[in-house]
Amino acid sequence: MSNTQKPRSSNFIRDIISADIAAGANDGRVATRFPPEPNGYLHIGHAKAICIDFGMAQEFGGQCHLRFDDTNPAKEDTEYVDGIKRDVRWLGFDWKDNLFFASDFFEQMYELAEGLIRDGKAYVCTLSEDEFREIRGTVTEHGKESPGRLRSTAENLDLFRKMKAGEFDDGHCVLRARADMTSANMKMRDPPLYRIRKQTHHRTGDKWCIYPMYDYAHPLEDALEGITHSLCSLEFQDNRELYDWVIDNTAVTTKPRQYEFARLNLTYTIMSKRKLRLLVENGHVSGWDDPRMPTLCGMRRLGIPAQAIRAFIDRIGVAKANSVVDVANLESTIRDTLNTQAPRVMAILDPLKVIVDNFDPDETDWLDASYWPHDIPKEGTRKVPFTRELYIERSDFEENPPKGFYRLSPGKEVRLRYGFLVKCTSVEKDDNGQITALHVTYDKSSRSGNAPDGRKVKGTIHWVSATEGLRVDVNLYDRLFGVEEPDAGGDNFLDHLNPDSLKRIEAIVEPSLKDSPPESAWQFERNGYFVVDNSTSKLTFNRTVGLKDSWAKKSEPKTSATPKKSPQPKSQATTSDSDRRARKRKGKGELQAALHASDPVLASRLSRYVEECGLSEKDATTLTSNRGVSDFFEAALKAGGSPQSIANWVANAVQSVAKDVGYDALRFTGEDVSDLTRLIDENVISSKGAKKVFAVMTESGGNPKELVETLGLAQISDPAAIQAMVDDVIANNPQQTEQFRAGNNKLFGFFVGQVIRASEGRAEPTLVNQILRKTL
RNA sequence: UGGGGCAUGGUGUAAUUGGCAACACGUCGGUUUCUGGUUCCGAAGAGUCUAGGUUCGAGACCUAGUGCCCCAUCCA
Repeated sequence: MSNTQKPRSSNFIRDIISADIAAGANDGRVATRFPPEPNGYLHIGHAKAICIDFGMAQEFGGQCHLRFDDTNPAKEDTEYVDGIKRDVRWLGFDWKDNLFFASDFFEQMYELAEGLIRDGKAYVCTLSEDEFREIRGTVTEHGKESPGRLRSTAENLDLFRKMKAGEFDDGHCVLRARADMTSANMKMRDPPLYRIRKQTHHRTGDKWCIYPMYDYAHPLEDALEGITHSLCSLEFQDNRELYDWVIDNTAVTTKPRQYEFARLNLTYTIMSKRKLRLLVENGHVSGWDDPRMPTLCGMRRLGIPAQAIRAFIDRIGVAKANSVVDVANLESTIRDTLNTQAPRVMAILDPLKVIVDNFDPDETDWLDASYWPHDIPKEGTRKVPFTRELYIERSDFEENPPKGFYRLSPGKEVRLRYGFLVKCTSVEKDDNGQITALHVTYDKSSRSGNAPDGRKVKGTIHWVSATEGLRVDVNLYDRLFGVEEPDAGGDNFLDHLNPDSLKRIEAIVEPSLKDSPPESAWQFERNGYFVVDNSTSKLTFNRTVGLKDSWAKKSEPKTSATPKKSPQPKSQATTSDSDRRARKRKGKGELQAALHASDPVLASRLSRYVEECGLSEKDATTLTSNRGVSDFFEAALKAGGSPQSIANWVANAVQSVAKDVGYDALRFTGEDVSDLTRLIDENVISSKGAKKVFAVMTESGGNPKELVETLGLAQISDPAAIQAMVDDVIANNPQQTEQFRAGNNKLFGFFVGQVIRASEGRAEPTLVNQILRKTL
């Protein structure tokens, strides 16, 4: 799998893992996990997670565990466990012997919880749900502490053991983490770790009556299994702080890390488990495996190859932005993989009878027909029977052909694929003027498709013998919803159901298809890809996806089957909306004004910076936005140098690193920055060189002047030396040089970059620009 | 009102970590073809949410703003 890798584009998770390996984290080991709760069926959204979890492990020579997160006995069932295993396997992934259940760890989790209590990190809270909700606070107000926090360790331990022993009813009490009721992160406000649930668990039976919560169980499962990278979706970002809390405060020895990526959304599709369930329960579909469902078992019945799903997931990438992928993308990968995998056969979905007047009614001519077109390097043929009465597709005949129509019409000739050239001689109609049959004559000498006289026939159409053809059921599936984002409007998604998402028809197919096995995929030529349904004994074909049809697009562009998205202004709020927000929000600007009003020191510095140092009001405001920057700037100023230069460096570079570590933890002082700016202003180093020096100062501190020495970063301002580098770069990049001279001015930046890189950042940029412009 | 995230062609992702905004889907041409499929070639389409700033050079760094998503289940 790895040697066929195309130069694949990167993603942040891949970057993190390879950086970890490079740094020797976890001894270079990579372990991931796919952790479904066994309470429903897997859908294409899970396929993304599966491909990422298993794919990353595979790519880095690690392992991916399949783990059932069964911490809530009320919802879970073994039925789902089997379905999920089957689907993951079908998708093409193997967890080897790494099959786990959260319930495998209940005993250890319990022990660790007792440890937490002993360490004073957890307590039993007997507040009712409503009472706790009351004191928990809101997103904007701190919470208050539960009286349970005051209980002694011994008492907590005793209560917890009683919980375990079943001495309390459901909901009587709960074990909580002693975290932080004042945290801005609601997840950290003493979250429950264990609750009482007197229910039979699908694996542990009645052994337990307390069950761990997700936020407690999940990190422990990861740690206990030795997971290194715990990948999940975006909505768990707030939970990460708690995840780390659990890892740090329990006696586990490994430290798994959680990373979050965006879920998959698809146009014309809903992904919510709840809503999918509703479709099943209300009978809008036949079940979880209805081929219109985005479930893996549904997609499998629709005939989508697992390989196509994997290719699709690979194609859409991994990122943190919420987005909606166009299903056309999926359809493209389906056609792409089926193109080389599905043998070609002929089937008529909407029959129109054709009588070959000059063909012997008693004869059957068995013609050779290849299963594969010329461009697919596969062998194999079958025989198709040619008889006097045939069917062709109704849409392949036009009595009054529009321009560009090169199928059959009166007096015109077409090729019957793998058969003969035929010419339409007359049309039969019923009383309503409906065409009931066509009469044609065939050119006996054109057997297998070409006329000996070499005349060209543009049109080729497919056909099936009326007498030898097989009548089969065909399900013509279309997208379940008629709008791009059925999920957008909350619960009215049922209003958007596409009434034509399933058309059940009888079709006539060539007899070779008689014994085609369930799940075998075929291309019905000029129609689409079809799969033999695996749920009925009668031969039934499901349409997986149609072929691209550029004729349909050309001939009736207005009634296109795929509605176009109405161009919508992207994220434009209404004026009233933004007005309201503007009024409500107290911007940082206002907050700063308030700060200056309450801190006279900052206020006076601000005016001094403007008046004495000549800084812009904006710069001055930035440099007095808090005591941290301001004190730092003061110190730098005191050490001397150009106030504007220092201001620029403090406001940009210094602020950038201080944002991460804080002003107290900086490895350099204001004086150092003052020195650094002086080196720049005196042309000792280039600004690029200064950035290098600054990077080292940030990392390990040090005096700028000495660093310039030791790093050898003194600026090169000797025109001759720069000229040499310029000549070198031009010589080494003949192609770019040619392009630039041909007028691609954008390449100038490329050349500057090359020269500066060649000088390791030491060349004086203005000089480089001058010389480069002249030389080029 | 607090916190956590996100913002690049119509859509989904990239961008050597500050140096030619690229790839795929879709769209439109042409080519190939016994499938109006496939193949191949080509084109159009964004100057990176806005406004300032730093820099020789900003999609990337700084400041301020805007928009969207997530968080107050004893669900996961």
